Amino acid sequence: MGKCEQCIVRQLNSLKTLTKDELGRLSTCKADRVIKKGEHIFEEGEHLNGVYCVKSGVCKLVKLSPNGKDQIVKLNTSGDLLGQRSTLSNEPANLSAIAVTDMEVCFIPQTEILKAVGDNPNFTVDMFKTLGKSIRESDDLLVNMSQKSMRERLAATLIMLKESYGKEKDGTLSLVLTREEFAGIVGTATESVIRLLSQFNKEKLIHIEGRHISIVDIEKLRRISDGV
Amino acid sequence: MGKCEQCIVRQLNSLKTLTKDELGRLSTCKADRVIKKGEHIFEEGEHLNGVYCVKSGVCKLVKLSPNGKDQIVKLNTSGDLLGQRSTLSNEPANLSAIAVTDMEVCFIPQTEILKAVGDNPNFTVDMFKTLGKSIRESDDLLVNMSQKSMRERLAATLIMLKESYGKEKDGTLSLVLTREEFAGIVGTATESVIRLLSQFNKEKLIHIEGRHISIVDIEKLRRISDGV
DNA sequence: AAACACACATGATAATTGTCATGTTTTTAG
DNA sequence: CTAAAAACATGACAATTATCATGTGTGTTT
Repeated sequence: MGKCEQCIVRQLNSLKTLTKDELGRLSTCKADRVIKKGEHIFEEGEHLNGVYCVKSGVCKLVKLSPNGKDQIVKLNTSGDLLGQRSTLSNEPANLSAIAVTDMEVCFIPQTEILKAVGDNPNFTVDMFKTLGKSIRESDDLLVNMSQKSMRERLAATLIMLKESYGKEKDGTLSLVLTREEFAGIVGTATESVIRLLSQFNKEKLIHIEGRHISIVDIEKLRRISDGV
Repeated sequence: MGKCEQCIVRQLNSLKTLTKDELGRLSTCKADRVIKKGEHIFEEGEHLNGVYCVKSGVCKLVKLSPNGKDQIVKLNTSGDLLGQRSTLSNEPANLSAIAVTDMEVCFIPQTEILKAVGDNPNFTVDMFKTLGKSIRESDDLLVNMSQKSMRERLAATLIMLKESYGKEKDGTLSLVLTREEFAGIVGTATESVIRLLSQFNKEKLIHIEGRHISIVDIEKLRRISDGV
């Protein structure tokens, strides 16, 4: 059970604005949790009563669909705070959070967050910025989803994976997703993703080795994603 | 130039949490503005330096596309605050706001908003709630856009228009949109909207008289929008 | 190591949606 | 009131995407 004061991850989110005293109190009341790939962190409709600070690993925020076509709204990783919206506006979660890789997270109770909002104007301002960023990203994503073709969206997704999560020594994308997860991100059927990926492979834009994909021609992918 | 203290619209948004003193100061520094149908209130990329409180009329928040296929992200009406996100996080607007009907709006400078955030915790909390609601709505919309068919989305849009803006004495929807605007909301080509609307008309779900549409069978529309 | 589940792959076909062309009607501006 | 512009409408066709069926690989569990 590490101390928040020494946690590097904190520098990546609004918690960086907290004072030493505030961090000290946080250290005593936070709860560490290890989550295995595939496990649910929380589910749609649940009252969270706090936020999860992601120390390591990646999770997906998903709207589960009765027909199995789950839509992935967002991927979260080290430094991200999960459940900010619900905690600040005191509403149930509207999305489920599921681990895509093994994860370590810290749970911070709602009371602490609300206290920080009351006491520390810097924290409040930073929260506004984070929420604002979230809205802007959602709007942009909405426009992309409704104006771009599958091919364009899949190209954009591959680029995003490279830029957000990087690649391994062998050149393959570090974040490994199933075809079904790709389908959940771009909002299509798994078969369509499979076809489009192997088409990209044939066009020498990417190289596929099972679930491990490396990007060969990122410039061309960028042009595709921009609809040129 | 009315006074904020007596403005009913204020009760509909975060300004309802302001004290008498704060409202008094607002009255002296706000700027009234009349906007004609089709006029731009602000544009993507612009620095707003404040929020617009909508007194009357309706506007659309749009992402303009070079090919003319503009995506309508949101409709705003009486009581809504435009530019909240940009003002609070001090970023340029990511969407353009265009009047769909004639409007009256009040411009409130950013300094006043930030002062209220610093002085009045109730205002801050309400702002968090509003931003949170905005994120939730964006996420829901995203899922709808990527999982529903055009037919389902158009049905949902018609229901939304009825529920949010009501109908005239003759039964037609109060908010009159062009087919192009419908297309911008559901994210499709204008021709597709025209075809789907006249199909709904044939199926006796709606009644079309030029731009004036009345809903005949809302239950059936609801079932369509739910994908049943 | 065998068996089982799951992910990946591909073909055939249907359904949906987009595009282009063209004509009519309605609105708006002078 | 009339001319021009914008919005509406429809047909024909192409492109995209979904669905269903079926088979192969891959990894996981016992």
